[in-house]
Amino acid sequence: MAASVVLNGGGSSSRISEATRDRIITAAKKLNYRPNLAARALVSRRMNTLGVTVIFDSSELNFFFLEVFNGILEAANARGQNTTVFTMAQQWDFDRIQGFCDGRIDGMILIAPYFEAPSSIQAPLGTPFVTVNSSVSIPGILDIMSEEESGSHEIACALLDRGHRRILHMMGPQNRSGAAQRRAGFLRAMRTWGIANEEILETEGSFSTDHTRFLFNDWLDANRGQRLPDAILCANDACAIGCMEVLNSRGYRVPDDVSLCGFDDTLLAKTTALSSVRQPLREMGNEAVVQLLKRVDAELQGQPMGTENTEPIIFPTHSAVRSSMGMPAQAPVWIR
Amino acid sequence: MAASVVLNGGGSSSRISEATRDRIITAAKKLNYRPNLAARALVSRRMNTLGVTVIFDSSELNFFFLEVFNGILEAANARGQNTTVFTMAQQWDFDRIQGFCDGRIDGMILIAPYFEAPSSIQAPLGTPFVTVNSSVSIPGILDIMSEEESGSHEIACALLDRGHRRILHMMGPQNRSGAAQRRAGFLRAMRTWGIANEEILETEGSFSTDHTRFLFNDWLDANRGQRLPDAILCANDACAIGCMEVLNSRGYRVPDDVSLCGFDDTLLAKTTALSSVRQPLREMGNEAVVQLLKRVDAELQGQPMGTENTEPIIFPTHSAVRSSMGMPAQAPVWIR
DNA sequence: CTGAAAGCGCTAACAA
DNA sequence: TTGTTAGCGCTTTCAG
Repeated sequence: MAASVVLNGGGSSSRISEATRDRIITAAKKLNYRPNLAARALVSRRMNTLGVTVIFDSSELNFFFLEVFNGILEAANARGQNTTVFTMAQQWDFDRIQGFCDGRIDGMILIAPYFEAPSSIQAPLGTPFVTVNSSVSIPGILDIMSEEESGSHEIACALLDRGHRRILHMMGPQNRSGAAQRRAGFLRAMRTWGIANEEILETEGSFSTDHTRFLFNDWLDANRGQRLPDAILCANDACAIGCMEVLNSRGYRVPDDVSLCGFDDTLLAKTTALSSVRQPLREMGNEAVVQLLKRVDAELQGQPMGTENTEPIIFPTHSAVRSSMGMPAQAPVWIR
Repeated sequence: MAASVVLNGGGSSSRISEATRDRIITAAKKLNYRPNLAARALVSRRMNTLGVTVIFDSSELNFFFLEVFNGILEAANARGQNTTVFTMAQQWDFDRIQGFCDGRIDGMILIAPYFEAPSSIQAPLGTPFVTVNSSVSIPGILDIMSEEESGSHEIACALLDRGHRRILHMMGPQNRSGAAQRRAGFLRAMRTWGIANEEILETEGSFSTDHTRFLFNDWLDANRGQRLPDAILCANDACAIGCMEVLNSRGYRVPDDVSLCGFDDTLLAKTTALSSVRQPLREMGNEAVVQLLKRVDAELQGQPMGTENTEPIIFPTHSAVRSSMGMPAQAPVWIR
């Protein structure tokens, strides 16, 4: 029918006469016509929908994800794209992700995916992928990341600058995106300042507030009678909040007795005056959309530029020093 | 093809012989076959995708939405449904929302929609709708809400119980979902306790932290020389955070000089020890999915039960009193 | 048990 | 300027 042209297509508008055009439009209105996207997608091979896959731990709101997602929504919306969310329950399963590429999305963004063996996975054909803060670089897939190592280094130096020496790093899970980089930045700062290896304090932390609360309590119990660290550098903001709660409940004051730093500079950090390292998560979400659409368009025009040009895009980080960072305590504080 | 049956269809598995079945499966594997959802949806009229529409103010992370969305994701995922997010820039436009119902989703959830004239809008045919905290009841559409009026009443009573009398209500935008109910609950509590009308303090607030900061500063300036209220009851948590920042910056202490309450009991309230009223947002998100799918299934079986049975589902609220609520100040505190 | 054929709603190429 | 036709990838019905 000519109906297609007038109702949907951007086709040459001059093709149809005014008379029929009107006739069609009124008929459509009377019939309450709505174009069917599934049908259109079937032929045009374009859904105008982007996929986002994320590990979804339903127990706790994930600020990191939410902030990136906000950026994605913003950019996608501005370009007339929709966003559909796919969730993985516990761990990343590339096969399942590939199963999502069944014509309902034009491209996929993976948020902080963790894969052990980069060689075992391969970018699927036909559907472009982009990752944000991926644990490994995957052949053919562009990663968007930030300078986590140097951000961690920067905030550790801020602590050292103020005279802190006994700094405890509550490490994130070392197999998770970024945690290893944050640790590396911390260690580099400590070494630069000539802190002896045996003076460096590290313990297993977590990206979750609840879990950290548990782990940090244990650590304090295990170190009873020792001196409290001058400062604690946490895997992320949620972790820092957990530490803060434990410190408060044991009667220690932040920052008088101990300074505290988080990572990610989520809203949590701003509202609790927590020092943190800012990753421009929203901007990274924006960029993910921009890059992905570039690939989608290229793919559609038959130039699969997907596999080339996968140099990671790296955003800068900045430390935000707030009142949770003070000077070292004058008199020694003990763990009781 | 018989291929369809063995690869996709839940069709009778006995229909195809082992031999051909194997032959098809290996062929599919070699060809890297993936079923195309758009095509399948075209015939089955089922996308297994739910839509969520929300007003998206990109400037500030919306905790209310995020918590509901988390609930939606959780429930949808558990039922093999995907979720695609549609955003409205500034205000609700029902025509645009109807445009989203083009075969790409099976049903739609509207989060805190605001419509002036309920009569002017009509549930679209074919695509079931459910709203969460809608401003008005829309014929044919089920709303999921919570007892905001009584929650507000409850926390106001908690303040009055402790001896607070001069309570300021920072009202939310009265045209927005819930804000009017919160105000009504506050007023009912004040009247029940016999507070004279002219003693009741109310001023325009906002659901946004930034905007509240601005408005509250103005209010304080306008009331310089008067007594500071005993307590402030805010439109939501974000609003309360704004007030807290202003109070801190002016040298007032919470709760010694003034008690402070929020609404929604988001993570923000928990981490800042802010008293608040808990709406079970996550559960409400769950329920939205459950109800919506019920309607989708009914619709598919040709029993459009959408227009009947639209009694709203109302969740209970509970006040959470934390350290931001104290006793009234002993000596009068003045606004300076 | 298997193959052929029709059709979901749309677009695109071509013929009238 | 219009109408016709084929086909996107799939499911379903009906013959073989």
